[in-house]
Amino acid sequence: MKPTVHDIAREAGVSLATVDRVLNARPGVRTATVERVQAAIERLGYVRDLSAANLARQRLYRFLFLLPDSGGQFFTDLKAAIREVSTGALAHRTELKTLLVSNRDPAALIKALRSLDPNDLDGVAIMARETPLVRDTIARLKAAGVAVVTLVSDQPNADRDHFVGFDNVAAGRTAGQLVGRFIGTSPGKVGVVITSTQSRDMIDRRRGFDAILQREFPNLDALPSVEAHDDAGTTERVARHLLAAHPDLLGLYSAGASIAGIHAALRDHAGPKPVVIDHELTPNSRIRLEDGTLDAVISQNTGHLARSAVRVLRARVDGAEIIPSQERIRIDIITKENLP
Amino acid sequence: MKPTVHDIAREAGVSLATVDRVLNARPGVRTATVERVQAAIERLGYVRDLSAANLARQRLYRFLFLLPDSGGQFFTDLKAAIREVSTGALAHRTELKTLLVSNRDPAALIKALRSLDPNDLDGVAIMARETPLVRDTIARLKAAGVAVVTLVSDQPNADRDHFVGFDNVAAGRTAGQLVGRFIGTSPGKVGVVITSTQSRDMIDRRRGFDAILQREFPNLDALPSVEAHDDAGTTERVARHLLAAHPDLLGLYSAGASIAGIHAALRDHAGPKPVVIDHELTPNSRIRLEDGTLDAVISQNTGHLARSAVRVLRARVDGAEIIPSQERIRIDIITKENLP
DNA sequence: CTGAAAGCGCTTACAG
DNA sequence: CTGAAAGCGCTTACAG
Repeated sequence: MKPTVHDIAREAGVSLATVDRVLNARPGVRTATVERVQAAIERLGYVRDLSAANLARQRLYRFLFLLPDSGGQFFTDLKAAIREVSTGALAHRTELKTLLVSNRDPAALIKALRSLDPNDLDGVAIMARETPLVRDTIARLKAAGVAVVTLVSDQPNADRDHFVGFDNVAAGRTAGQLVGRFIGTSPGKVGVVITSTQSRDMIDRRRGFDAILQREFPNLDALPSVEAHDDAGTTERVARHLLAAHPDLLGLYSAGASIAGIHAALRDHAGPKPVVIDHELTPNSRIRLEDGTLDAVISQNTGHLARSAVRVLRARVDGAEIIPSQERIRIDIITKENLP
Repeated sequence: MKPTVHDIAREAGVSLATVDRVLNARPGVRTATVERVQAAIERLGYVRDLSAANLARQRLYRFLFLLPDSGGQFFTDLKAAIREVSTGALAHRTELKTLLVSNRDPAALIKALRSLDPNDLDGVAIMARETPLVRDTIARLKAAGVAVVTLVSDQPNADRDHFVGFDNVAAGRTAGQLVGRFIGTSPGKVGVVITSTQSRDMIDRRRGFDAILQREFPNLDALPSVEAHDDAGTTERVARHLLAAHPDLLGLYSAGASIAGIHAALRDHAGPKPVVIDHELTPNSRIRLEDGTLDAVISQNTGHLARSAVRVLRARVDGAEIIPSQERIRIDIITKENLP
């Protein structure tokens, strides 16, 4: 039988309360007693039952996800994943709320950030553009003892506890490599469409993409990034322009654009179809993989993102360690054949 | 506050014991009472606290992993993943054992299978070749109330509860597609190395591989499978033979071979390096991705395999439902750039 | 600085 | 067919 607090108490000749104090590193125990209890723990190979502890503690973890109120399917999926987590085993004694904030309206973001009250919050997962205001809010929350993780797009200069998302530079490299290998040795141009030059994730992806193209695919020439603000109409317009301006456009890296827009632009394109790589698997991009518009999608699993954010926040609140390998978000390469 | 059994009892005007009986669908409760309790559950929106239930129940899940005693690194990783699960939150009240069986020695397998006693086992995850003996053992265990899942390589004709592993046909298609796209339009041959023609996973992978090559890459000609029995020396020999016999060998699909053997054969190969796709990410294949020997690895995450097996076995023992989307093992495409 | 007792949400004999 | 009481492994006031 696994030893319990009772066994430790007996072995150390103390009461349950004292065992508990030592177990939770609470003050007010004589050093000699602490040592006696710790020796007993060692001797008996005790490992505490965390869920019994949480039960007794009546601990409630109150976490908030702050996400952009984008119409994009990725966010729909992410919200669904958060909902799924909140019904699963991981969500034991965990209350998950989601706050959506327009990413067009700075006033809304200010209002939302101000509304975050450390008193009814144990942790926050935040996905927002990198601005001083966000950085200050993170600092304020942290100072008040709230755990904070950044999600998908990091805020490296802010005082967040952890970044939950894949390495966007490596994701950009992965995209570059696939574009290069799928194109082969023909010389030509590659277009890059992003949401905004202000987004950290876009900057990072572009950086990785360029590094690979320069190093491994000298036959390809990457064009300057064009912004499309995650809007289908804008995406279609800029994509059409790229196709028209560069008859030798062999590839298109959509680092953060609407696949619907790309598809619309390509539909009546006369020349040979460029290799197209997109980000984030959604119902829509799934269709475009299947019909051949998209050659591959570089994706991060929304379920992993949501679960990892909750696990990390919880560990932070508990003062526990995380298992880094488990929290590393993978860069998924998805093609028509390994569609999940 | 979330309602508890006490609330249900009060609301329905019954005792805790009766609530418990209804909750766990135990017999010996009048239909009228059952209905009263169920109405209360509905009305209050009760959801039971599974970990409190397990605590009270003192439930211990005793699971066994039966794996081939192969020296392969994939198994080392898988064993490590199982060990990791047994220390994590998932392993709450779960005892995980691993039994390694030589896959060269049929007598050892017989002995191992006979040794499985339903009395000290709640669930088994089994990875073995598809033989009548294995099928019978699964039937015997199932009949005795033990939950059984197959792992990595399925036994579709056996009475297992679930298969934990990716779809090997789709994995083969994925490999075929990458070989085809990486090679491009040049005409040539592609070699295929497998462990054994008797392994279900190998058969499935080959099937998927051929389907894609025939459909999408008419420039490529897939050679008959050669067996290498997961042995480095044998792999090197057959790979050398393929290279020597086919000067136009543009690709090599190692559906189940030693990457060390492939690497050895390629090292002093004079001609242009064929595109090489392998299975399962290991410390060794990682090195070969980095040095360019391997172009991509098709992998299933050992952590997911181990966790999924435990979750599914547990659900089976509890008579609970699984979330299929969560238990689907992904086909990971890993290249030098998205190496985790 | 330390301990006895009650309680977290559930289940399990045992009694009736 | 139903219920009162004890207990799972831990924590929490409260008292001393």
